[in-house]
Amino acid sequence: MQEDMDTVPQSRSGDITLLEKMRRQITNGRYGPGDLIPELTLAEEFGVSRTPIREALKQLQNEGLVEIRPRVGTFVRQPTRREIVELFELKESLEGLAAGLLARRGRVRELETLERNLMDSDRAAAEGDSQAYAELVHEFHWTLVRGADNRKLYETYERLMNQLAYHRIVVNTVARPERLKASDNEHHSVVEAIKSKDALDAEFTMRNHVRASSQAALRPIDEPQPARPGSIDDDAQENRRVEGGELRAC
Amino acid sequence: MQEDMDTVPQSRSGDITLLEKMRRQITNGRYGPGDLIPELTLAEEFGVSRTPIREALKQLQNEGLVEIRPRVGTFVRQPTRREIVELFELKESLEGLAAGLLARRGRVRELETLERNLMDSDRAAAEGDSQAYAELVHEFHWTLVRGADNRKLYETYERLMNQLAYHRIVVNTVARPERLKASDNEHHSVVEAIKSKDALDAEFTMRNHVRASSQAALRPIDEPQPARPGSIDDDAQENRRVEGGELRAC
DNA sequence: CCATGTCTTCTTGCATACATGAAACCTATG
DNA sequence: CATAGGTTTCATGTATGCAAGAAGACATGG
Repeated sequence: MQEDMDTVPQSRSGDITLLEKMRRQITNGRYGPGDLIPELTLAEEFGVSRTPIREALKQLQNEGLVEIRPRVGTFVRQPTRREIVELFELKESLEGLAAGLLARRGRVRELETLERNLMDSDRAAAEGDSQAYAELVHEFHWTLVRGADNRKLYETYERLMNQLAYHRIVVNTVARPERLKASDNEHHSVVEAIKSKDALDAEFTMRNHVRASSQAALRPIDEPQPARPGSIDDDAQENRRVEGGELRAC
Repeated sequence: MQEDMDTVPQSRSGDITLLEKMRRQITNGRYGPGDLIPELTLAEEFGVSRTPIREALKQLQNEGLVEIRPRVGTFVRQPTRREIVELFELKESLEGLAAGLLARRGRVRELETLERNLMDSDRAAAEGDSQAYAELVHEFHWTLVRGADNRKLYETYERLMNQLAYHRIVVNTVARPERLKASDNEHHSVVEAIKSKDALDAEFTMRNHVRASSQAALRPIDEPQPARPGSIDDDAQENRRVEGGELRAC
């Protein structure tokens, strides 16, 4: 869904499948944050040698998903709270840039995709189908970034989202109804601004949306909601689990 | 100069030297764009095996400096003109973000570094020492990005600059005097906006500066200047050399 | 019971050997 | 002379072996 722009970004070697599988293993699979991932285990699991595993792990390292402690091992890395804030700041800037660029492009295919997405999102919002809505949010943002027609931006965004482990966030996302509604409205505003071809307006509307969404995602960490009193009081510490399941984004 | 923020970004293995050396070999060294880089050659040159060389090459690939054609070889990659434009768009956005963040931080160490830089730049500009000025431009931008106090932004910026092969640009940069002067003035405006703690103003002042600088850098490609009529007429084609020596940035 | 020093084990880091595939080259033929 | 086919060469992709280092366990002495 995010591998094909028009042609393949780079003619990477055939391990693209392996790398993707390993990514899944780490983000969704049974490897949780802090866990050690022995190369040999993965190697015999995927039926290959340690060499390609090592290469993939190195790539995952500089994507920020794992941490390789030399001579010790490779561990699943959980972004610190600070890193998440930093990534959201970047996300806001990049998606703002994307919205502006898309607005400048005029009526392109991606814009129509966004409009269709809006209709589907309205329906999902009306029905309160937060699962479907989460999927549509995903598609909305990726479509927008793709529509910017800037491959370097796209790659940077991809890397960013991988680091955020956005999958983990989105999958566990069952947004609160009021935020869902607000999100839907904001999406409408964004598309409206893009359609009006006002690049600056589009950029800032998007940035406001991303900021709101990020803050909504971070809030459960900042101040545990009364409805869910449980067990979140020890942030402040770095390298502490940020309880990804609590993150929402839309 | 750009490896140390406070602590080392990631405890990478000891090949950081090797990787850096290879980067130099490619950006400065005897490997020009399009050249094949046999792993074995590098291996025996650095006195190591092919394995660490391969790892470094893979990293250089996803930094965009080389292209690995599977089963064929690793080639020095020259960014296409389009990619350079894309990278400059990103650069503008990222440095704008950095300026805004720095403005919000108030009076920090980096701000004083910028002010000192301004004084030195004024002197270099007055003396017409474009070489020294180029160095100071370099420091100016890196200091600003570092001053944003956002490590993810810093890493993204670093990756971006590596892809741009900014070294190649800056080293060969002997900016035209009028652009040098304009650049110096813009730097002043930027620092002024940052000091006034107006984040939005700082962001846009910076963005305007980066845009101006980028356009100045791209102009020699767009329209060969009458003073240097030579040999630049075949852009439009992708994968064509962009004649990095012609790029200026300030 | 606690602390300290040693040892074992596990994991990575690097080197090397071999297989595979692609590109270039050489030759033979129309 | 040009072209098609086959062969050779070269560079990568992968597997495996070996060594070095770190973390934890265990035993021993205070």
